[in-house]
Amino acid sequence: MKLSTKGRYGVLAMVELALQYGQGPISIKEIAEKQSFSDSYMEQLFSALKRAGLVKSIRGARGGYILARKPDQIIVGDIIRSLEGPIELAQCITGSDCEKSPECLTKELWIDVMDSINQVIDHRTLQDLLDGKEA
Amino acid sequence: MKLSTKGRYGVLAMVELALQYGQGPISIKEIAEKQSFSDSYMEQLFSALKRAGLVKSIRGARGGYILARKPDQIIVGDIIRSLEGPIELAQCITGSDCEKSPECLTKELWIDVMDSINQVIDHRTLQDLLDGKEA
DNA sequence: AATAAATCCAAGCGGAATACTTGGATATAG
DNA sequence: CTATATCCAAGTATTCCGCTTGGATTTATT
Repeated sequence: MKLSTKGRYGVLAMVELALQYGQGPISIKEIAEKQSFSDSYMEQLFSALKRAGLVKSIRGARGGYILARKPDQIIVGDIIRSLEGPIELAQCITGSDCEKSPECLTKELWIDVMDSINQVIDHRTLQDLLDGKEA
Repeated sequence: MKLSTKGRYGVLAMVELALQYGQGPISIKEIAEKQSFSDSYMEQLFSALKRAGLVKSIRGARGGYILARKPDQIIVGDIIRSLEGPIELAQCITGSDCEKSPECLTKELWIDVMDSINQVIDHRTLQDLLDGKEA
């Protein structure tokens, strides 16, 4: 079980924005260079982050992105879900026909796993990451 | 973030074995039919489960698979990891070059998520699933 | 006004991984 | 000796991931 690059790159990119919070917009190019990501790929991630209301964009020359709120107001879980989609280990959880069997004995398990993941990522803000703080 | 079919099918198949524990071997065909899985695909999963020491096989006619131990002695986490590989959300965790940046501020996060997943799946046995018991 | 630097947007595309199939060889109950 | 099973190694089709391409639009700077 692995997270896609979207989630990993996304959180790292947001950390970069957090590190320079209050110092004006940062361009995708800057972030991509610092982390050696593809900048055209990063564009797509920021598009999703913007749609989720986590960043604001400033267009034109000298433009770039800034965090939509202070780093301690941005939940890591929101970043991850906006890029990866919901944490859903099996369609079990939302779907009606639980893995084709009505009396599915594993549903509870997947829900518990999902809850525990959300528990971790929803109790941590960007500021916490900067501080190296445990939840 | 999603589990592959291996993990999901695998746990369900093991639940089937647990439900009929002590009543002799069950063939792949039986399980595959009950859950409407492909039986040739299931073969591969059971091969991995056997390698992990979670099931025993009886070859030949009237053969099949049985749990290697009592249902309360089989950890769900072992089933999942034997099929999915280790729960490693980013190479961060084991790899040396943490996402290309030495001072990676996200490493702790991924480790905490991983730990919380393992916490859930390692504190639950097949018997717990049968009982519908929370961990 | 012109230019350069940036976001925006939609589509395409190659490679890898997933989910599954195929074709056998071997073992064993009846 | 035959049917039923596990065993095993490839092959394959499809999907998804990670990334590229080709623009259009916006805006600071000169």
